[in-house]
Amino acid sequence: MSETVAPSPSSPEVHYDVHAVEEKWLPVWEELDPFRARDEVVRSGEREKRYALTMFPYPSGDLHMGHAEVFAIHDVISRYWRLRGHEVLNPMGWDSFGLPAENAAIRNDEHPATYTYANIETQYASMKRYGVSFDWSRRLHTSDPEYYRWTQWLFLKFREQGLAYRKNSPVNWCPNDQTVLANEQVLADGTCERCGAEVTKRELTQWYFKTTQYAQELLDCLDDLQPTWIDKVVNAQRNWIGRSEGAHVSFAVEGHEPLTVFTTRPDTLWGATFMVVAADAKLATELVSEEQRAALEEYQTDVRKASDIDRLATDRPKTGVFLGVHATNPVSGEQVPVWASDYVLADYGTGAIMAVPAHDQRDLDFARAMDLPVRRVVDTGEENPEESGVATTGNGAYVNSGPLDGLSDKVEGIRHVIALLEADNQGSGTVNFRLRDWLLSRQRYWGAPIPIIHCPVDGEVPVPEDQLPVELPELRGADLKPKGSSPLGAAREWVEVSCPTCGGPAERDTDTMDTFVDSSWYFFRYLSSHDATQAFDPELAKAWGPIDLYIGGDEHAVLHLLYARFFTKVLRDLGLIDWDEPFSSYLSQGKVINNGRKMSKSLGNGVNLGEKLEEFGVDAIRLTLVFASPPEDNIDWADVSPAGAARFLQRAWRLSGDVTSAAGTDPSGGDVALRKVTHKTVNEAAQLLDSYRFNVVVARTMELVNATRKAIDSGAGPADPAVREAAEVVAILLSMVAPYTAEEMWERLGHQPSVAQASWPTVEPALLVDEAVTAVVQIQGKVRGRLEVSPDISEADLEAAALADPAVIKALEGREVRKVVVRAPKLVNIVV
RNA sequence: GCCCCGGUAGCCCAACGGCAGAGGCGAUGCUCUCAAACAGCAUUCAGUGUGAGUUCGAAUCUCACCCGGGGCACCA
Repeated sequence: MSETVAPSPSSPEVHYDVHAVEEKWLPVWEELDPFRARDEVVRSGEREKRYALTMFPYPSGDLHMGHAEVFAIHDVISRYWRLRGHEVLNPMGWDSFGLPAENAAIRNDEHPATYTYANIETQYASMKRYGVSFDWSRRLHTSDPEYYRWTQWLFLKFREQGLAYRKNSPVNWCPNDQTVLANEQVLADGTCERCGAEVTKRELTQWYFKTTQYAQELLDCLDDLQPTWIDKVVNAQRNWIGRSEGAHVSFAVEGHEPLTVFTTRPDTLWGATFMVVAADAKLATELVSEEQRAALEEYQTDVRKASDIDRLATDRPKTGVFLGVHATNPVSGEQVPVWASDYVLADYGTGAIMAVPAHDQRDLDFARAMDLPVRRVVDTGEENPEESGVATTGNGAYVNSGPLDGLSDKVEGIRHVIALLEADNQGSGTVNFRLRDWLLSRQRYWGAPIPIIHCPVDGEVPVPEDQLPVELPELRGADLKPKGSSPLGAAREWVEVSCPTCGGPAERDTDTMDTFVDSSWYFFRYLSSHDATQAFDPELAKAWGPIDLYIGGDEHAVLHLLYARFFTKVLRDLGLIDWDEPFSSYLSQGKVINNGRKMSKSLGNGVNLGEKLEEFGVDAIRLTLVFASPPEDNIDWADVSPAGAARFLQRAWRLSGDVTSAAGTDPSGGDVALRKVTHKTVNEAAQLLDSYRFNVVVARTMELVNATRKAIDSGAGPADPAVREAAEVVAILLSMVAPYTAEEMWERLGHQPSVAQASWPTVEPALLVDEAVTAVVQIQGKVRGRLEVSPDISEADLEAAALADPAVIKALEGREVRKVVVRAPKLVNIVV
């Protein structure tokens, strides 16, 4: 029971009991079921579709303040669209595969499903009480065999297209979780994004999705998304994809294949005084001379000892070893030594570079450390890098550069050299991406098994589609302990199968898929949650897609959002959908923090959602979170006032009890001043909602409540039809944020439930126009007077009126008017 | 180092290039009360991070810098 809003026994009409109201309306909504999305209504074109989506949660414990915020924001937009007469698809489900359940299972000696599905039920009950307008008939869980059957099916489709493949390479390994990680799951400081352990490297054969095949398109489409996506997410994705233009250049090496490098500065080719290959790349081992082999191996041992964290320090001294071979510069014929170093990365470009110390700081540092020559080929007018130790990267006159001498523009120089190389077949212009292929194998249990059988005769054999899903074997407790290889390997009776092709003995793949695979396509499954014959119905995808608004946390700015975009493009190329991007607009909600800090157990500053709901009620918490700030900003719990929100809701509710006119009363004869406020509020609210400025909508609603209160107490009076009209608009506006209070108001105003089935109020344009507006008269841009004028006054009349205003005349005394700027009907600026 | 976003009252936040303040929180005073809580009424506080520029006019556009947040980073 709330202390702040408890019903006062002496004045029962002043308060309502928030919890009693919650109990009252939940079963009514259950009965009316107003939120079910109707496929047929959209397919027939009867109503325009809207697909509202919020990132589905991982079922760890109960909902917290962050969920409360995102659901509150999400519900405003989906309820708004419904009021506007759209057919709204608003589904919810659970991203229910993943490590926490597995770790809990080991701890408690149980099956991961126990933890998972118990938490799902807890969260489900909380979401219901929270009053979010989800269409529960489409509910899904990614850990259900009916779901992961189609995850596996998609994997096989990807593989058929050559987009899923296996390769052996050094991969990120989390020693704590005992599994490999995608690049995206390793933080910038070299630690695991899940558990914080320092990530190491391992050489393993793993499954990959060929995300790089779509790198250019993933980048290009960002231009179209820019206006409707939040800037920082677009920026993060651009950086992550990391396109750079340059050239491949081949250097001949005696007794070997030519050494090809990627460079963004082919125009500095004449300044290449040595080559460097990545010390940990196969290339280094292949190239090294017999005399230098021992030295290289010693160096490689040293490099392996250095952790990723050491390697990330960009200012540490350069190290390396000479490989005992030389390469031939394709344009000058010059012989340059080939070195190995750990400052060159094995998995970017070709794993080898041409070093131009005069014009690249890293190469210069290396040249100085190893006493290698520095040759300036671009004279930028700055000090010679050989003396200064500072590489120059700007434009300048080319020197010592053969055909480039005489040029002085970088773009032109690069174009010239590429043409030269292409003519001689010694290189070509190319584009390189920072984005790598997506490593999807995981050596853990609680995920979708990779539907491949390894046969000694037939190699990798896909599990036939009619045998999907490949269900997880029953493992629990200690069976799941991380041991460096997949726990599935221990389930021998599950692993050992006969080959679908030859019938001979074979083994299942024992890895499971990264859970990001599950969440890359769930928004398609919502269209056909219960379809046992296909992943989703392409006709429904056509009808409902793409998603009109996606809301989520920006911790997924690169991971999930990029993967989901990749999946969408592949599904398009498979012919299953006909659009290119899954999310027409994207909004990332801020975090809920407390006292300037992230809420955490260790800081002891957590705010418990359940307690706050108990104390203030669902509506007040929703209102608090929507009103606190623009949706993308962080909310500091210390700055908000749920008690203030509760107070406002009570004040709004009281309006509905004060109205004395009958439901259905024609408002046209009502108080014009109040009617204008009402209609302007509706008009502006629509614009604000269309641009997701929910906090301002709440402020406008508060203004309308204040104006209505004033009209009742000291204006038109409670019987005026305008008061009823205003109170009804308040109920409808509030229904998006505070559905319980709004429902209660709607009923007290004499309407049938539910207010969720009401329509957006019609704005009368005549009421948006004022009879008189205040025109401001400025002198030199400073306000010197005000005039009440008609809104359609002519510029000439307004100018005359302004110059005739006594205050203006006084202010202008003794000064010469040089110019008058008139912006009817709002402003006159007199320049003297 | 490169790339994005932001900086408005004590606080959270509004403001088509045109009156800096819509709303809320807080504080203060008053009303109600035996008193308090609740509620109601009223008052309070900035010239928009800094410096230039464009303009009749800049919180708003441009540039530079400062501060804060985020992304990328030995990526050639």
